[in-house]
Amino acid sequence: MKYSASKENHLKAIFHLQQEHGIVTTSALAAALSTRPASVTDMLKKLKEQRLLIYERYKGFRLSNEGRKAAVLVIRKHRLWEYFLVKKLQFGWDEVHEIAEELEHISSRKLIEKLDSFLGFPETDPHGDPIPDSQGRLQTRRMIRLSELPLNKTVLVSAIGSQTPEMLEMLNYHQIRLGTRLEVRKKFPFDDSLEVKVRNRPPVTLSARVAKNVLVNDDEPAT
Amino acid sequence: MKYSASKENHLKAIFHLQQEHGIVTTSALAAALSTRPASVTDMLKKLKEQRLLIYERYKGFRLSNEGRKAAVLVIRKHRLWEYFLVKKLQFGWDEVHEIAEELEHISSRKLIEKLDSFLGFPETDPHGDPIPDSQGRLQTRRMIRLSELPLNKTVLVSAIGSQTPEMLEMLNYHQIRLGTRLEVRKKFPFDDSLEVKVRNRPPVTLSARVAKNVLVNDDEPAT
DNA sequence: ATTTATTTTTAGATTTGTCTAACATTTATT
DNA sequence: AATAAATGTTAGACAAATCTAAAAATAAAT
Repeated sequence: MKYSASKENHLKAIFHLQQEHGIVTTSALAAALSTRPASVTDMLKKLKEQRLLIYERYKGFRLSNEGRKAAVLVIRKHRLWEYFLVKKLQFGWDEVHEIAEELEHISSRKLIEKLDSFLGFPETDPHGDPIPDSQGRLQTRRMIRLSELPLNKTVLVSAIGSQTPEMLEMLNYHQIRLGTRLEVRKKFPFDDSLEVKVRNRPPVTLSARVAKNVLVNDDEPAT
Repeated sequence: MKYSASKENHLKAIFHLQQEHGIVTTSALAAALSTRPASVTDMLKKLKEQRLLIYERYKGFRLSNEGRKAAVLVIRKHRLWEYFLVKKLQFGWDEVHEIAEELEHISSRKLIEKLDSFLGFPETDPHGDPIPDSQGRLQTRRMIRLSELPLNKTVLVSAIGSQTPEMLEMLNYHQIRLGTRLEVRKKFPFDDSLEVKVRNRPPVTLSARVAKNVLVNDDEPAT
């Protein structure tokens, strides 16, 4: 089945929101897509028609099996292209999101399988997010937000939650990237900012907003 | 400037038709795009609005400078992606056209320049067509159709005119590809078919239709 | 040079995806 | 429980890209 770019964007966004909140609301989706609630409702009807969505009006919604499959495929394409852009074309990890937003809608199945093979079947994209395999299996990993990490516990950065270029550029500036080993030295309850220490470098202070979007795991080497 | 996929397709098709006939007609363009003359007229108005086209109603049309620049950029993107698909992803040269038709509409300028560099600045695509450089310069080469080649003159296949998968698959079957050295042994005036000889292989007969679409040049090695 | 045929354009409709403004429903507040 | 606030949906409009059918302009044929 082939879906329009707009439909794919909706499916993908629903999938991501679902991961966090289980059920998705019209306005949350509208916010995620920078569109209007009315437009979302219109699209929901079409997705329901095509049986990609479990949806009853005024009651929130979630993806059907079909819908989840389609969403995961889009995510697979997005992350493979990001990997390609960073590892083969030498883009910075903070520059690739927008381009991958376009590339993810290229439809050829064969293209994706060959790209995957060309890239050596990578397991995560340049932001540390896992790449679904060709069967749509998406491995989940136990990670916590940096903001929730106890003091003085050493961990590795394993994914970045929100991928605005601004935030990625900022992390880049502080030399915090995937696989960086760090620990939290101090928490400031006033504004929930925290001081982070990376080996051999002066400590840096991160806002609560940033700390919530840096995901870390328990000391196993990042692939 | 960024144009819709449909506009880019129109510009590209006009460019190709112009190469052959100088001036382009509504119905020729409609045929080339598998659309209707009425739809073409609609689009022509928009392209004229944007100053991409020199056009007065009922009088045929051709690209403006702006329009030619835009068309050449699309062609550049198309051919670079084709090269990528064949040389990096191991697609057969007869499978890539459709996929490249989608990829050519990805808009990032930086992506194309980096792709070009990654590929080593190739000069021709897998069908032997020249790839415009980043300034939009398109080198033209003196080639003739196989159908017009005198008997017993040895030449190299340097481009394929029409790229229907069917024809490419057929040439593939006869092991005729870019750079293949061959000569015409015999011409049959009855149906204008001709017998072609490749070194170390039994002669094959090609129809006039095919021979018109195989372009050859004068014995210089194809890059 | 008329008439006929072909080509091109216009007029009006359709589809997809979006919007605003008004209305409906649900949730929160007193 | 009644009312207010927030959230969600419908109705109607619009832009882009296409279509069919009818009209207009050009080209071809007698």
